[in-house]
Amino acid sequence: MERSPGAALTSSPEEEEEKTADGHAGEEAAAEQEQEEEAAAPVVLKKGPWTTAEDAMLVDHVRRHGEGNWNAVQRLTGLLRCGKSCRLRWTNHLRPNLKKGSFSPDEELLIAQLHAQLGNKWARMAAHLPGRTDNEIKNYWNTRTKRRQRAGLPVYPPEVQLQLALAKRRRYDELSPLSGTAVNVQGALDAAAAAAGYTSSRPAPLDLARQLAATSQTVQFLSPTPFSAPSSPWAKPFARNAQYFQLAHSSPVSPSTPTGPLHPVTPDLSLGYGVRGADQQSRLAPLSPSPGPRVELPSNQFGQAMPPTSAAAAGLGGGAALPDQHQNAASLEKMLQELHDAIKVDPPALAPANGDAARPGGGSGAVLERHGGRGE
DNA sequence: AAACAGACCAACCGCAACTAT
DNA sequence: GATAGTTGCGGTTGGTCTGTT
Repeated sequence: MERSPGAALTSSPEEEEEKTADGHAGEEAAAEQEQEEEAAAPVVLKKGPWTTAEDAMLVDHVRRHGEGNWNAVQRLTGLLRCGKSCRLRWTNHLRPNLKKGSFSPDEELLIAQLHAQLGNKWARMAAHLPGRTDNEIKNYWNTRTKRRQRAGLPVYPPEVQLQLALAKRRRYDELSPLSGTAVNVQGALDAAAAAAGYTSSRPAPLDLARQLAATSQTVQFLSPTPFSAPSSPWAKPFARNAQYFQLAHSSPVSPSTPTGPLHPVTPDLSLGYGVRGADQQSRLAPLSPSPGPRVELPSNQFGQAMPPTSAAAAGLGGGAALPDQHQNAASLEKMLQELHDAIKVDPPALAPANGDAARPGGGSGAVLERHGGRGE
């Protein structure tokens, strides 16, 4: 956190500066008078939406004194707003280089990835999205999640679900040297399929690898420099008012499920990920770390293919086969195999130690997570 | 055109961490 | 070490906008 040293200092030096910084004698007098009045009667601070005049006062204050010491704003400018309100207004609306408008597909993908990795750590997520605020990201995620959950759709895109599963598997491998010794392959696959929401009547997810590769484009997952990721056609159907998953699923990965912060995904996970068209995306079941009830999905789920024209129109690239699709098919098939293994093992030792697991419905993992979480 | 529902957004609140005294 | 003040974070709420019936 970028806490400025000495932020908690008293404001007296600044008040002195304020008195000599400009020629706003009237304002100073007013401020002083308000100070005196404050001693006599508590100032009633204003709430609600900010006016342009208030914004101007705050901007002017920051220009002269810099960010921080927000509680001094009311003292120095006479602005009838508490420090918290000033800080919020500045960080969310007034500070320079803020990016306004809806999220780009790249940003939406990144948010999903970051959320999968960090959980509801909006401020940390915002650090990866220049010009975006934690509040903005939070609002976006909450509304989007609410919408998808209401529709019974998985919260995370397939790419992110895959990454979660692989990361879990990787983590497990680190902890258990025996984990690599798969015994019953068929049983493992069945378990994986079940965990992923597949049933025996549905195609094995391994088949998906080939389908994935057919329209694959590489997305580097959680790259150290997030914006280096190529433009993601994936996120397109993720955008507002788009139908991204066509079919409902019973066990969406909730952002506030007891899974808590998901297992860290290491930056070296630079596997090429197939970015699929909506038809293919709909075939991937969510990989909930704590799988919900198993539900038979409609059989047409695997038969519906988005027409190439539709895919192309949606920016999905589904209409054109890429030259490296065979290579991608191989790597993706391997990846899917890993996925199966990952799902099949879910060691209790991997349960978050911060108590999130004991909070069904989640919502406020913040308290426990925050312990030791500061100063990053 | 009116009513309604859902989406979106800004702002508030409570809590916890951090720093200075 | 205790305390007070400040800051930041995450959850929640309420108002407004927009699309649908």
